[in-house]
Amino acid sequence: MLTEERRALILNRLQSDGKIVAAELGPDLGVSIDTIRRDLQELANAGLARRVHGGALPPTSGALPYAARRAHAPAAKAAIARATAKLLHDGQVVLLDGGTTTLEVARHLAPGLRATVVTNSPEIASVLADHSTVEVALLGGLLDKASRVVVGAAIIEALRSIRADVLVLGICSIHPEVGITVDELEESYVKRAMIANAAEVVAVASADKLGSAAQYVIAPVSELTHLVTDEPDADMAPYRALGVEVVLA
Amino acid sequence: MLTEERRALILNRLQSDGKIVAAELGPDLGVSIDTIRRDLQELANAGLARRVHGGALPPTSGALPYAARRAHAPAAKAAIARATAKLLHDGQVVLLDGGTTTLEVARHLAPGLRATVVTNSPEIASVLADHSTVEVALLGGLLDKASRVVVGAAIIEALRSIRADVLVLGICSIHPEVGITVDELEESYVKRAMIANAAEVVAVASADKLGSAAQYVIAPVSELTHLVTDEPDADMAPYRALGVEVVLA
DNA sequence: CGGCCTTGTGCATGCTTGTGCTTGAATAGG
DNA sequence: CCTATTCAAGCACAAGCATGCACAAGGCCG
Repeated sequence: MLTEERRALILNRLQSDGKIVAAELGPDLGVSIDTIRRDLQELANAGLARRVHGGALPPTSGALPYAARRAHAPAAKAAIARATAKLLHDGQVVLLDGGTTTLEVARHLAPGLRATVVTNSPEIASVLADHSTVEVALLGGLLDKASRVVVGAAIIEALRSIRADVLVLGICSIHPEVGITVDELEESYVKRAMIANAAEVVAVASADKLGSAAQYVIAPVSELTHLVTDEPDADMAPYRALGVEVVLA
Repeated sequence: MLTEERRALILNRLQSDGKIVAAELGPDLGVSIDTIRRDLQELANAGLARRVHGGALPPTSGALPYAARRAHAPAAKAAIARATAKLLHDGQVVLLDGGTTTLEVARHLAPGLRATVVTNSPEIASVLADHSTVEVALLGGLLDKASRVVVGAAIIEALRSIRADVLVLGICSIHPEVGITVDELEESYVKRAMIANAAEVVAVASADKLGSAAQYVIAPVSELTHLVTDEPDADMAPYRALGVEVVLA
């Protein structure tokens, strides 16, 4: 069996089982456990798996319950949110995507900002109801309970009539070659429609999202105008090479 | 089973049961109680659970703002909400108006209720995202910051395409002769459109709303099919005379 | 063809992590 | 105040890990 072939099999198995246990996969594929470990290491580097003690799990934290994602790396998210808020100006129409990091962006908007915020997240709308100067518009449709954003045909239709100056896009997984990906189909439609209707696209991604990939591709990285992240030492050159302005929080 | 996997299971269980008892979870997952304890410790460190003697509880739900209004007569609102929830059944399309009392209704929906809830309140949508069996649809439009509901032309248009089995209507002021009134124009349009598109109309009103009137008239009391309230000794005869079924919480 | 390099693999080596057990302290409830 | 749980800390063992090394297979170039 060829190496690449074996790795493809591991990925298949990861997707069907939802997990990989290194010890039981070795004998199964006829190689030593060390080789499996090296494979998992490679797949983790490519963002296709998340390495844990004893094996590997799917790369996205999207499968986790909502509360878990919200509590994940709160300091990093706040820093990213502050940096992102500085990119928004008076008079703009801001399309604010749902997600735990973008929720922080909503919390950190400049107090006197006079902008119109359009969002698909009920929680962001709740937060911005306390902001005295921004206009808030909520996009309607079906609520996806896992990601807590509005999806479905209605919102795609509603997005058609909106031309936003800037989109703040929450990122599940981003990879220089694969592009921006999510692990749910409906969400991918919504994010794609948002990108299509915004002049600038600012992606917010905590460091653990960088270099990972999920099932559904939304767009290539080159569609972004800005990428706000908190990784101090990651190699951001591949993103810059694609024309993205990288902002370190 | 991988460690991370086990912790995810514990989180799921915490969310579904509302609590974790360490002693009964150990044998269930096939590990010792010490391991469960360590897991709970980790989850508590991550802010995903609150450690208590004997197990764990969900982390303190973030106290949302405008607690002032919500703190107003909470016991009465909860009682009204429970009584209202009993009027809703599987298979119905429920139009759930925004408001502090209707928010309590959302909180008190029967856990296994299989209904579709359509709402104009982002906060109600947030609450129902945690309900496992109801479908949630959010009506889009401009957000009114004072009342925290969606208003405007867009929602009136969206309501046109909805035929609800039952509307749960939040009441600001209700008077047997003047009818149902609110003090904001935009809100009145929305409530009127909701009433027009629902087969049954259940109004929820704490006792202090009874017999008062505000600036903008929405509809006569006779449009209601039910009125849920908590006043034990008020004279409800005028409402009954208008064909409204009065439910005392 | 032969030498050399690269690549992939398996194995041996300490080292780290996760787990169960024991012990003594802390806590809840009568 | 007393008793039964529950907890925290420490210990020991097993599983998992990174690292370095050796060997085999294949490719490249002179």
